[in-house]
Amino acid sequence: MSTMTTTSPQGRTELLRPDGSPVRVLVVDDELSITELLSMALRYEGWQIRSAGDGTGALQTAREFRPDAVVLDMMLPDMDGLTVLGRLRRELPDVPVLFLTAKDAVEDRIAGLTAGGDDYVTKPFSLEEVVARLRGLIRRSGAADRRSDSVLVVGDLTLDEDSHEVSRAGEGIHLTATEFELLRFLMRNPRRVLSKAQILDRVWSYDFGGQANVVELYISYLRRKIDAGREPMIHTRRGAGYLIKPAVS
Amino acid sequence: MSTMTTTSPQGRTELLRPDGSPVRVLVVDDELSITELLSMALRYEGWQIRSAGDGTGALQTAREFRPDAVVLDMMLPDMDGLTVLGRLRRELPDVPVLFLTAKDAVEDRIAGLTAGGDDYVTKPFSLEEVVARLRGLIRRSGAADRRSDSVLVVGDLTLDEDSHEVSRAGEGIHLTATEFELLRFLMRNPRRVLSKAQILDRVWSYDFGGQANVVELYISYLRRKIDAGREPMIHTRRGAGYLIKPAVS
DNA sequence: CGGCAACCTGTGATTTCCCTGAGAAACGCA
DNA sequence: TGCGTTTCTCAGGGAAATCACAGGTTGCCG
Repeated sequence: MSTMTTTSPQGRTELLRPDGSPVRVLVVDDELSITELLSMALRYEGWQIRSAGDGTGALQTAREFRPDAVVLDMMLPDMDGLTVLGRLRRELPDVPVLFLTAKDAVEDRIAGLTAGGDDYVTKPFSLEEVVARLRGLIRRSGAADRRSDSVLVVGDLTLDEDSHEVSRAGEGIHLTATEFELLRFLMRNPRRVLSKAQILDRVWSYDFGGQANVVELYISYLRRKIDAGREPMIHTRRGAGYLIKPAVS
Repeated sequence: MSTMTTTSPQGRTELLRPDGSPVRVLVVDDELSITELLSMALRYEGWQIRSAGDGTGALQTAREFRPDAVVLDMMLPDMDGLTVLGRLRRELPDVPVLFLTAKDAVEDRIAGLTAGGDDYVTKPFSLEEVVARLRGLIRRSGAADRRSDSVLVVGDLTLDEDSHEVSRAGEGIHLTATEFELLRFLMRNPRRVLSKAQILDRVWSYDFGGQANVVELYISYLRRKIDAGREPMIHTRRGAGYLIKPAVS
């Protein structure tokens, strides 16, 4: 299954299948709150979503829904994640799978699985992370030359989603994991005011219960690394949120 | 559900469904004064409104009314806002929801809500804010390429609701939150006299108890930023109110 | 032309929101 | 285990926004 991308007026790119229909994703998890959260977020990406609560349901849905990617929790009530994966593969040999695992799961079992081009995230995850990895999987499973989209550009600032490299005006910048995800979210929505609540919901894990001012703190970190001594690209809209835009404008 | 826009003779744009019928919005709040206030304001937008006072009523009404958007108070007598949301989602998976929350409500109760494209406003709100956010939700839930109407234009003055950017004759202008909302209200009603009472009811929170001359004050601020040294666009109709119109005409 | 009502705007008090330093806790890696 | 890095809390400082107040200005009417 190959994919293409289109760009909306705002510069936000969306994944589409070759025939122009939306990408299809199957979400499998036994916790209803998780499937709902993921379904909501992925639908907002413009994708078509189905969900299942156990292995049997997953296989059944997969057969008739024919998804382009699957999000699969390793812990299911009726069968082991590996069993589901095996049977899924018999039905849909080429569909990439994004595994959801508990943080303390045996890492090497997962590591073996991802060798086939699949990927995984640990619970609790951030939606940015899930969406980014899914986009990566879908892109790579399709036309190979689509890799170039993995680079986001705003003004003289670039961010590579594959290599995690960030540079401004050609100069490389080192970011921590959280800084990177925050910047990616901003750059995927350039010239658009994003509220602190939106940023928190998207960049931080769904179980984060801390102070909302972490967002301010990380914006401050980003500014120090990206805007330091240069024309600022990250702007505060007091009472509304933050936005990023090219320096010149 | 996709939507389209038309422009009325007054230059006022309205949201419509593809078949030309008005947008439908369900308002859910246990305080009658709030549902009445909102119903009145939203009907004035040309939308079709139903309201409910509790979760049970909301679900019942939603089933037969099939709204395009829902305004939902988090505090309901019979069930928790999140419970209502869950059941609502099972009935109408794609309907966007605008939550009403108390200002001092624990932040984590709204965590995750904006991730799916939903949004929220805190009580006490201004009607401009509710209407603007609802329009945004409805626009985005429909055809994705409808984003471009987020820009209001009157003469050489433009206001972008997404980026919160305002410019006159190409020159960027910085506005505070209140100035922005006031200008948006004026620009959404060009060439139309708006009384101070109307402006106060619309742009300021419904519990505002201050002096009515804040409107004069903020009009004065706006003039300083928008009309300064140029042909004025904001005009006073003594004894009646204010209006905005293109400079030339 | 005088007087009044409506409107404009300078000043400053108060509040709200945002930024950032310091340090504690958690994490990751050798 | 130990050490450097990263994440996050807390709190103080500071800037911006909001608004009340009051004196000045404008336009209207008799």
